[in-house]
Amino acid sequence: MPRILVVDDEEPIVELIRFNLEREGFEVIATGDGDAALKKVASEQPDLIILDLMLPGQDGLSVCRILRNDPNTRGIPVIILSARSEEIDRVLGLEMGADDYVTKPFSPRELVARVKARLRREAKTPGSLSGQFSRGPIIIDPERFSVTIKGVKYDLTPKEFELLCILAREPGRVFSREYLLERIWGYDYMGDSRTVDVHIRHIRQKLEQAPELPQLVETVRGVGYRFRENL
Amino acid sequence: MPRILVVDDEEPIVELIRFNLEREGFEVIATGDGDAALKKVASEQPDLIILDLMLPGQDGLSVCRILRNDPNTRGIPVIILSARSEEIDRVLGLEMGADDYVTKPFSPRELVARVKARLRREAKTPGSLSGQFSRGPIIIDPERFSVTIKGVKYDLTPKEFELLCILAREPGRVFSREYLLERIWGYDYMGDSRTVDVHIRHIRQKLEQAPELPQLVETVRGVGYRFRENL
DNA sequence: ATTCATTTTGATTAAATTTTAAGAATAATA
DNA sequence: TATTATTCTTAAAATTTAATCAAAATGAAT
Repeated sequence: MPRILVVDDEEPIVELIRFNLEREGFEVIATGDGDAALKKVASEQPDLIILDLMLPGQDGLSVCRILRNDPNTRGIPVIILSARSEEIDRVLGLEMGADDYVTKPFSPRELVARVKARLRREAKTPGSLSGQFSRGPIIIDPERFSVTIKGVKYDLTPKEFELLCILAREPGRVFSREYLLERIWGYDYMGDSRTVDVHIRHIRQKLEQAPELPQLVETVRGVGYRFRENL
Repeated sequence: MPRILVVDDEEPIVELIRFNLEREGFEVIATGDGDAALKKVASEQPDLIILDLMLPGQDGLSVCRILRNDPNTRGIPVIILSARSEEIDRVLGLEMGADDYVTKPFSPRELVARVKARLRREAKTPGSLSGQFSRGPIIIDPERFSVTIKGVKYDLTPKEFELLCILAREPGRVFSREYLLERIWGYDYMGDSRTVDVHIRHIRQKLEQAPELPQLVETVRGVGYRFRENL
C-alpha cells in the first residue's frame, strides 16, 4: 500500500486528489505548507510526493531542492503540480529534481496514471542503483543478481543478496540486526530480528561450498554481523 | 571527467540534461542537429552520446547507424531518447540494438542513473550492431523475427521476439518485468506485469523443442528474467 | 464478416522464499 | 564449572511469487 504525500494549500484540490488516489488503494497524507511538508516527509516516509509550486511559507521549488539535497529523501519521487504551464516552469521544476510535472487544471485520471507509472518505474530497475564490485575472490554483481567466486556462480534469493550486498559494501563494519531489518525490510517491519540470523545462515551455507575460503560473514556476538575485512 | 554529447534540438531539454549532468561532474557538449552531431563526435570524442530520435536534417536513427558502422565510433555507448511511437520503437529496439533507452517524459535523475550505469560497463559490452547476432548455438535475426538453432528455424511472434532480443543482447543481466514492460509496451502501459510471464513461457515452449539445449531464459525469482550467460 | 494468429486476462496450481519457532550449541561470565 | 545469554541449526508453516492452462479479447487478413 504505497503512501502518497500531497502538498497543496487549496483544500478542494487536495480532496480531489485524495479521493482519486484512495480509490486506487493508495494511502494519502496531506499538508498545506512547505515547512510542514518537510516535517511530514521525515516522519511519514512517503513513497511519493505530489507537490504544488505555490505554497505559503516555503515555496514548492525550495521544498523540492531541500528534499534532493538530503540523502534520506533524495530517492523519493516528486511529481510537481503547477498552475503555470510555461515551458520555463517545467524545466525549472525538473532541474530542481522533480520526476514529473502536471499542470493545473489536470485530469485526476492522468495524475493517478502518472503516480502509478512513476512508482512502477522507480520500483525495480536492477543495476541502475549500483554496479558490480568485488571483495577478494568474490564478485558481487547487482545487475546480474549473482555472486561469483573463482568463476563459479552462486544464486542467492533476494533477501540473501541484499543482505550480502550491504555487508560486503563495507567490509569490517558491524551491522546490527535492527539496522539490517530497517534497511532491507523497511522501517515498519514488525517481525523477529532472528530472521536475519536465518538468512545469514543461508548465505553461509551457499557460499561456503566454495573451496578454500575463510568465513566471509562474521558474527559479532551481542552486536550483529560483518563482512570479513582482509580477503 | 567523462564527456557526454547531448543531441537534441529542443533547447530546454538540452539545458535540463546539461544542468543535471554537470551537477554530477560530467562535461557536457551539445548540438541540435544530426550532421553537426557526427562532426562533434569526430572532433570531441565523447565517452557517451545521448541521442534524441527526432532531429532536423539527419535523423537520430541514421546518426546511430552511421556511428555504429564506423569502427572509430562503434564503441561509444548511445542512450536513445524517444517519445515512444510504435514503428520508431521497433526499429530502435530490434535493428539498432540501442545500448539503453529512455522514454520522454523522463526524469533527469533516471537519465543520470542510466548514464552512470552505462559508463560503468562501457569496457565490457561491445557496441551492439544492427542485423543478426548469435549467442552460442542460437542465431537471432531481427529482420526476420526468427531464431535459428542448429539449422532449425523457429518463428516467434513480435512480442516474443522483442522480449528475447532485449534479454539476449545482454546475457546474464537481469531485467525486471517493469523495465521490459516499459521498453516493449511503452511507459504508459497500464496492464499487468504478469503478461511478461506468459510471453516468456511461449518463448520457452517454442525454443525448448530444440534438442539438447539448456534453459535459455532463466527466472530470477523476485527480480525478473535473464538470458543464460555461458552457452 | 469470418477466420486466424496473437495478446491479454484470470484462475488455479506448483514451487521457492521467507518467517516462525524451538531445541542444541556456543561463548561469556561469575 | 555452572549459569546465562546469545547464536546456530533445523524443520515446518506461512507467505509470496511464478508457471501453467484455458478462455476471452484484440486485431489483421482474407
